[in-house]
Amino acid sequence: MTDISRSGCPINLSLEVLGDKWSLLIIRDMMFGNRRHFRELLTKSEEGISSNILADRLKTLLDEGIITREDDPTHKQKGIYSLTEQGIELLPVLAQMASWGYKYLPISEELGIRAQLLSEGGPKLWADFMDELRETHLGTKRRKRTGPSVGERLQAAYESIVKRK
Amino acid sequence: MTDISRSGCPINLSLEVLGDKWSLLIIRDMMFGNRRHFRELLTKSEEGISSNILADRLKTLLDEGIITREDDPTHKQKGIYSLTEQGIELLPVLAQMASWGYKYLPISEELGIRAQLLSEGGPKLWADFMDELRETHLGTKRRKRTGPSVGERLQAAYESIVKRK
DNA sequence: TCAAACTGCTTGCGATTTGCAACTGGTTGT
DNA sequence: ACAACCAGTTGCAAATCGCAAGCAGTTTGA
Repeated sequence: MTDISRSGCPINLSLEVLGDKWSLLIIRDMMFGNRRHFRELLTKSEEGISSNILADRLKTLLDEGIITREDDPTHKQKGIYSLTEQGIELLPVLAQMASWGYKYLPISEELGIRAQLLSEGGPKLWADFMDELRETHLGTKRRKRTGPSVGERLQAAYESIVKRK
Repeated sequence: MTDISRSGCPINLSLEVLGDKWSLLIIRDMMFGNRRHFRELLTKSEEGISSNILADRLKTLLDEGIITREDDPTHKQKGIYSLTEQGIELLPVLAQMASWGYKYLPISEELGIRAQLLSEGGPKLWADFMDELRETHLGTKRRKRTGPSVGERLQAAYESIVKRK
């Protein structure tokens, strides 16, 4: 990858890491689709990333400290990818991007419902979801639960539309 | 550009428009640096975009309805680029990206101060700044002013650090 | 008045990146 | 034993990127 940076501007530096067509989609799938294995990320995403690109992006996300990788104890060949705190804190970026796309681009109904909930929920909902991600990705102790989790609500909303069709 | 989209996901569609290393930097310069002419965008940015790439990106941003272009009445050859409402509403995306970069990447002090103010100011400050952008880019009527504008405050903070050095 | 500088781009071309397809070496389930 | 599955790797063609130079028209300054 590129070692030399074009400027010290935070937006530029962020773009040097995330400014391509795939990196944020991989993070999206890890966050919202709970995809943690290479194969899951490869085949269960809408857009169809190719394996060499996926391998390359996972490597740079590892290098940047946005994700980690560890061996799956139940399967010698599987690796489990997890978001770091740094990766989890990309949620607001994704949420704003989703809101903007939801408002201005020709999104499909079933894939837009998550954006709508995320947008309407605002920072409070994001914070709840980030706490849930810390539980599943960082192994943070589970807090008291009141009702369904944000992740479950996002998933339920998605399925309610898919089934209706 | 690519006409066929990979999926109807709002994050994916946003990335198909903005997911490269330059588009958001151009918008950043229009927003925070008030660069409105081709040459300004070409030469007065930190990162040094090349002219063919700039021309190409401006064209797609025009096609996407994120910016507009009109002739400069004071100079027959100059064009003036402006942000549309759709473009102005990318501010939260940039702000979140700047906050994340500010927190996790090795930014330079003078370029980080804007990110810090933007991050600390939160959605309230963003809304004020977006109103100012509507004034300068959309010609919206100027509202009552109480103290310096957000744009002026961002600029003053930047210069206070540059001069100190 | 006339040359120099500046305007928004465009063109040519080599270097890099992308993306498809096939393949590898190993593991797991039946 | 054998098929299916695992995380990637490799080869190669096509697309994109980015530097440098060029262009036609406009404005500026002596």
